[in-house]
Amino acid sequence: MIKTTITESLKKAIEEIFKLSDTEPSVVESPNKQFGDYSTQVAFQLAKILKNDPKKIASDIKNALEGNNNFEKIEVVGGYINFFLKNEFYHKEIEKVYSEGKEFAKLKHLSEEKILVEYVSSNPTGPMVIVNGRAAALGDSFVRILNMRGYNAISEFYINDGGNQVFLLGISCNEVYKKLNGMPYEIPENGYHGSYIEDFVKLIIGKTDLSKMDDEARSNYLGTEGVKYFHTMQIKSLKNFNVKFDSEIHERIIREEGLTEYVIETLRDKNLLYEKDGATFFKSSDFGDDKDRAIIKSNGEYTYLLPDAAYHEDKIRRNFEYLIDIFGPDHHGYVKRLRAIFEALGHNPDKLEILIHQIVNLINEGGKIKMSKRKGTIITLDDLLEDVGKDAARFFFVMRKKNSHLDFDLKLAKEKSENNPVFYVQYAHARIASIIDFAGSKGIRLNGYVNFSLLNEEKEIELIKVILLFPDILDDVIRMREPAILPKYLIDLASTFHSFYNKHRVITDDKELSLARLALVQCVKNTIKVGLNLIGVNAPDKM
RNA sequence: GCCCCUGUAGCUCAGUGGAUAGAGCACCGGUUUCCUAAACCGGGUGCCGCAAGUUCAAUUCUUGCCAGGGGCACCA
Repeated sequence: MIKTTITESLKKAIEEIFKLSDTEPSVVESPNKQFGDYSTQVAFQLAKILKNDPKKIASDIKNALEGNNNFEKIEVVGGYINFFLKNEFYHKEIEKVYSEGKEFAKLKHLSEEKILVEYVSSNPTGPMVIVNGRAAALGDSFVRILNMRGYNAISEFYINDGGNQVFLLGISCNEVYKKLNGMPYEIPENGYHGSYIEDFVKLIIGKTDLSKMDDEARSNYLGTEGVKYFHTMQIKSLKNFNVKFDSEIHERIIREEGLTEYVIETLRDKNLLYEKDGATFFKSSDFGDDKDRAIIKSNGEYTYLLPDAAYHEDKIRRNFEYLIDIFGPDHHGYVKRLRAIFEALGHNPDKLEILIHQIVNLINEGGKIKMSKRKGTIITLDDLLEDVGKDAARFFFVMRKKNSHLDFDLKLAKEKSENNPVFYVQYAHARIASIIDFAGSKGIRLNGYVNFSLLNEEKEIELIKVILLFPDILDDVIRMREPAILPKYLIDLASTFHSFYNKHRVITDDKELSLARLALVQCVKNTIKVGLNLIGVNAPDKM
């Protein structure tokens, strides 16, 4: 919010002096205190356009801004312009933050554009695994932050319950059924081998008599029931992970509504399909894909792409104007063909954004834990939650940028120590709660006028600055599509608070000062709480 | 072979065109008659993987190479 204020002043000054209306001066926090609070190197950019010395340009801008009473002083060093803000400016700003409470970073109706964010969408053929947790944490946090900043975003889970996977699940379950009944059995190579299959079949056997069904009927039954069972299990895991979806869509329904046929007909009308070796291919290479892709196999079944195209068609028909898909790294090769078919259906490909996050390695005692879903050696999201807890898991999953390979250190996540950033941030919150309690016991309560102009200590001004950054941080998350920026900020905020706390007492004999400091830490507390909640982490009052 | 991601301090990572490249951990030392010591304060570290190019300015952008990880289906 401060940067915007300075940027606006700069733009006005530049327009007045140089008659340039389309410059976007970038304002940054000064790397060093000697360079003030904020700086801009706009003079370097203008030097080129104006063919003039950056130092001259910088001092012209400085002169034009001298009348602005937010600034204590403005310095020109080299071509840089450094802004030193008055404490009164910070006092005014923190007063606004304080009066708005937990809503201070909330924007209403910035954009009416309807955004749909799809993530996880794992096959309902087994439990949630670790990498799903990363997608879930990223997606859920991102949607919360979008809505916090005035965007109109909805989260959605797509259930692949219409295709070959269900069939394979049924066959696999049926073979396991035979195994449990002492009959000869053979689970197909590409089927499901995890021990969770056996758990499910045992459960069904306890409820339903499967013995009178033939293999086909039993497979179908187990496939259908299995999908329901595993989907319910997945949603429950996600709920324990503090992830909830605004909407769930079934592939089965998309197919029943005839949208797959619509896709085929539309592409055929546009002459974008052809037959080869008995299969039907979509000319995705016309839209930038490396090669054409099959959408109907030679046995008549659809490949994954076709119903998924239908699903994206459905999103548009439900009047979503901007689509974001969050995929795991194993789907990156799929991006081009999905965008291709989306465009072929007549939609603007710029309205479909696909974010890819990278893998998760579980690290324990310094070593990687290897997993394979096919072989059934998996660690589930439930296992992880039971081991390290929801808060640590949520924090760790968004702590790294989505493009980095996340090494999830199980030992660290469980540590209740300074090494563990989740505890560090939560501790700041609990500490403030405790201060507020203590103040109450001394009869000091926030319920009226607060004189913020008493806050002039270096640590106090620092803390105000960091609080004021919060809305900018949320906007950075959105602009960069990078939730990781938020946990990093919260660590900074907690650190700045702890530093302040150790230097200054909040509650002293000076009642007016105590109230001002109490209001300040109340703002910190609100910011931490709101920030943690945006990444699905609790902010306890006691630890 | 092709595609994607990554390479920054001993370790884990910030830093997506600007000033002297930053945190945390680890290591050493200090701080509690006082609101939570799960905290704070001080101490030093870098061929920013390598090499060219673009730029007034490159850790940041481009290209090539090297190293690690992941993916290349009529699976999803």
